[in-house]
Amino acid sequence: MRFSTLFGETLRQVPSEAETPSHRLLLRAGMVAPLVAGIYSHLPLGRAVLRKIEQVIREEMDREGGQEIMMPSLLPIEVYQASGRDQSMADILFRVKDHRDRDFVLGPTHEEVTVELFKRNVRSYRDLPALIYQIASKFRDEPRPRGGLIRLRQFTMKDLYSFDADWEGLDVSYQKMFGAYQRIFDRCGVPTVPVLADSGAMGGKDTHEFIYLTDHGEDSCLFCPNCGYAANAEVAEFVKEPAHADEAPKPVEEIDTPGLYTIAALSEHLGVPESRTCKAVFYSAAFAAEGAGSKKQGTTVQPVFVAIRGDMDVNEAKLRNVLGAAELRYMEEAEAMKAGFVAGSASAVGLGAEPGNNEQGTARMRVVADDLVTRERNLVAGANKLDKHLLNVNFGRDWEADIVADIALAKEGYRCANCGTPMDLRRGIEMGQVFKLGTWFAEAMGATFLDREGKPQPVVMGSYGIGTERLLAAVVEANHDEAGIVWPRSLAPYDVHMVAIHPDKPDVREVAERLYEELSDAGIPVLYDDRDETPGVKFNDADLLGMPLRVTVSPRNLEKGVVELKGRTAGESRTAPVGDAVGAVREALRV
RNA sequence: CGGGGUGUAGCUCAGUCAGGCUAGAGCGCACGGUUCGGGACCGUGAGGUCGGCGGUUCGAAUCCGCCCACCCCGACCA
Repeated sequence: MRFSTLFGETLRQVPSEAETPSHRLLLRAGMVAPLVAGIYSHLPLGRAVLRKIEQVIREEMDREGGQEIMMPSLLPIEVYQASGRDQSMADILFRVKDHRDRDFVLGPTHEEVTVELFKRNVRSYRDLPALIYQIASKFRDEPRPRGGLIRLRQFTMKDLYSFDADWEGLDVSYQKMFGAYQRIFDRCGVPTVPVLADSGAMGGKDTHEFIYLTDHGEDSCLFCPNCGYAANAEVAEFVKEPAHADEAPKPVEEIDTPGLYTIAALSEHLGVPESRTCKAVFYSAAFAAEGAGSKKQGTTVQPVFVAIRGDMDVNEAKLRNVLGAAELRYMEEAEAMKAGFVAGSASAVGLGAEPGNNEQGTARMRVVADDLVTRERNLVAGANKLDKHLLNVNFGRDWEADIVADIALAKEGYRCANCGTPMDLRRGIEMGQVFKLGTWFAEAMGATFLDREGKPQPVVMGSYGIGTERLLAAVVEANHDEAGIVWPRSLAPYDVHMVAIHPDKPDVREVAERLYEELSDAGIPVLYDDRDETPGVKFNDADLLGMPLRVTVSPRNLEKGVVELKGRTAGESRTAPVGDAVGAVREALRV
């Protein structure tokens, strides 16, 4: 490719919208172009890298028995009603109508469509396992697109779906994908670490996310430096150490606490550690009215009172799971007051037995307690009266809960549940997720096969996704320096970036043109900078674009009968005789 | 959806607080010339609904109101 004809231009100044390194570099290099928030065009260089990424993914999927298909993006809403996800994914779905006013959605993910394919094409256990995948556009009306290509509203995803006859088969499929994912990220030069993740309200079994660790990641994960335990903060477990569990219960005492509405203020005023207090947090939980598969779904909304030790925070993912709620929303103070709570002095004391009602009177409030706060004795808790708190509150004697479970958020330094070692908290970007769905979709959508006994059984599914643009962004995040991108050899759009200094001089032009032709004939992809630009501009663009090998043809070199070769990250360049240039390039690329 | 920020030339920004002539700079772009091994220089030129609508005023990029877009932090995800 001649640089002079390459579509797209490199930028000296970065558009102000870009903050993360990958976003800045991809824009500066002219690889992608924004259209609106979270929606980008791929220009030739960006497209070239994405094709290579897709090819790596394809090879690893095929190697594990995946078969590539292509499903539509435009899907009738009925398909999503069948699984109930027209409701549970309502916020994210892009909806469109055809000219007859029929509803469609732009596919956000394709479990439903694959189940339809399964139903049409699979009858017997003899057809299993089946692994099908596509690499295709997904559409999600994300609340907040972010970080350039990190979170998009239209993006490309490799999504593979596994169908197995039983859970043992699913374990095998899952392991295959797990291994394939490790190889894919490895080949793309993006270090990732698998972590335990949240399976959500859909009740799947195991799920792992592959996380690329970076400070501007959007996920928080906990890592045990001793035993290797690794988990998304959403699910991370830890050792809960009671601080006051051994004390004998003392009588409750009401005290005045004017103006003390936070745990920190309360703890300071009373001179007790925050672990001596019981914190109250309010949520509004939405529940699907019927099980999945029901065509007519509504949601019921219920206020939730959460009690947790004062020094800890609520893990909303855990809370949602123990409640079985579809959605969870933190209640603002005013809203909590409206729901009958005394914000700042609330507690579960006296709440447990009483059927509370919210404004709509739709549902009874539920009390959820963290399983540590219930073990502590003689805590300070709200009195449910303004400016009053209670001393020596004890679970069981003074208050009850509907649910006692682990709903606490793991933090830096908390002890590993496996081995007791203090854990590290790191931020990261989720590169992909592997997910044991189980029989959820099969049951919701009636996808069965006949087993050896001729009895219908629900098929056991898994789903496995990788976002390719996000992976591209991570490749750049993980492989760049001050000057620009440093492509891994496997993904570079071109192997060689040939710079002609003074292409107007006949001898330079002649040698450069001939070398361009010879390299191309030798099957080596070359980007040939034939532009009438100053050397500085060309060298800087070469660094920015990041091809593995730079070849310089210049008057200075030609005087000595050589061309110059320099690896993108090499400190020094070396020379090779003009006549031997192709061989030298081959040699340099072989490493 | 909550919090914060920004909208002026293709890009980066000044000008807005204290309203006042044909709205500026650098980069980029076009043409001519001189240069050119690490983002050169001179000259000429093109390029603007000052995010939009409404209001105040003799007069609005500037003041007021509403709306929109984009970015960042949260809730959500590949």
